[in-house]
Amino acid sequence: MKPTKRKNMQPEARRAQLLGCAQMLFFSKGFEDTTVQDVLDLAGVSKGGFYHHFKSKDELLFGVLDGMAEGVFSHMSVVASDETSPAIDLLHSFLHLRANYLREHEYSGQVEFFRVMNQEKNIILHERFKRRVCEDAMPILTKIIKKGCDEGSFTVTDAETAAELILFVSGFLDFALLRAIDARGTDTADHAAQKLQAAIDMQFLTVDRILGLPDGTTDFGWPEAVDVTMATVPPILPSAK
Amino acid sequence: MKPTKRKNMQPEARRAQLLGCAQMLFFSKGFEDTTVQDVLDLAGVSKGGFYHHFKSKDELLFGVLDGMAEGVFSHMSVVASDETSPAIDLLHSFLHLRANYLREHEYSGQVEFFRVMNQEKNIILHERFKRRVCEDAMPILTKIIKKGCDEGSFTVTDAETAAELILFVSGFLDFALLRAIDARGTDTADHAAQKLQAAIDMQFLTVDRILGLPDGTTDFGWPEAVDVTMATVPPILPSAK
DNA sequence: CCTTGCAAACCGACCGGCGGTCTGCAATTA
DNA sequence: TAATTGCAGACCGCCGGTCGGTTTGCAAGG
Repeated sequence: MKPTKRKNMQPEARRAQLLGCAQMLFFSKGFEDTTVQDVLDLAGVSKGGFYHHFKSKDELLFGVLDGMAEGVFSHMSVVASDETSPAIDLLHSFLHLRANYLREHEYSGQVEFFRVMNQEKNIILHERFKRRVCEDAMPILTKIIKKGCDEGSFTVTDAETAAELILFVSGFLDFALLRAIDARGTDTADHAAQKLQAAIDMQFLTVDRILGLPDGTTDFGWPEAVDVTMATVPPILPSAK
Repeated sequence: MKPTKRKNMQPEARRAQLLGCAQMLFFSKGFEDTTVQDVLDLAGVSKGGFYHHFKSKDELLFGVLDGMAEGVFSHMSVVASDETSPAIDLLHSFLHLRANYLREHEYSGQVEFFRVMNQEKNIILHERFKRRVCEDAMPILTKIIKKGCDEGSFTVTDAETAAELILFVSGFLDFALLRAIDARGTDTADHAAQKLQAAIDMQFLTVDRILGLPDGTTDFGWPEAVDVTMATVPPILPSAK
């Protein structure tokens, strides 16, 4: 048995390749259920090669997270750099980022993303991702809120805490969204859609009230989001193990 | 080498013993870092003995969670069974459960509990515990909110969603509490205490507003909680690994 | 243009330890 | 005594991670 043919690559290229493979596997099988060997096989690299570039499986996860966070952050930074618009507009832009992101990319892929992220086995992946995004978003949202307070349109005692709470509350939607996605095609679909709409309404109402804005000021920015979500054909994949 | 002296016990007693040992270890070392062998050593039982009572390590975790949830739930059920008091009083009782629980039990132990629960390595334990408590609390809080709507004191479109959101928002306090605890004794303690107070205020303000109550209706039910928290001598344990 | 030298990329056998299984025995009960 | 049940501990497969050695690409010297 002669040794496997070998292909040296630039470190960055290898790293990127491994991160790509890892991301695919993490999203499909989950972090814990993905073996380092799985990544190795998919990338066609040996264990030694892998550990030359990453010092642990955890570092691989953080690498993947960094990549995703960067994507999210690039969208946010556009909002952050706008100094002229009134705070209320910036807030709208900020809150609509997610909806815009979902619409821009093909939505069905994002649905899969949510489903996988919210599985029991992916708690770690999900939690770390949320934390990462929250950390990145905090300063930007804080800045917006402070601006709003200065302009007199927001009424908030502690901008930082308010920002934190709003970001925290954003997680509420994920939860409802997941259940709605899981209910698609079943006989509870209608009920789930109503619950999703209620969650969306209540979340944004809460944001309004946290900031001392009139009810109905903020919204998801994508009125037909629920219909679109529920309409998407459910890709029934019986959990490949 | 003669076999280890052996002590048969009643199944329930063994189970309880193993659960007790597991709980101790999970809270000190975290779920993932606790080996089944660790539990065996502490309980003085063999692997075969263990797997005679539990079919997996996960079942052990759920067992521990059940025990804790039962403790929490027993407090809640008292509130739930009260049919006569007005909803606003029930809401107060419900929201004060946590504060009461902290005060009744020696507080320093609870501090440790929070610290451990919120460590990176305990994400799974924490998340599952929150989910469990939330599931148990949902119907009770929903019932209270519906009662409040019937009485005309609450203004809420969807009681279930409101209950879910309130329970969700309750998690915000954990986060702030943890940081305050970690800051005790350091030079950022004052700032952390202020932030904790701000988080508490904002959380309950948010609850008021979700339910359509006048600002300041709900509170933590333990005004000096922040002072007590910050005053407790920090038990500096340099993270036994 | 061909050595030669060397650092970096890579291989894969190997390790300790994990969760979990299994066979058999000892304690208990009938 | 026979049957049941609580339990011991050797064992298994697998996983994350290590390590000594090999290959590759490239630049300097002839």
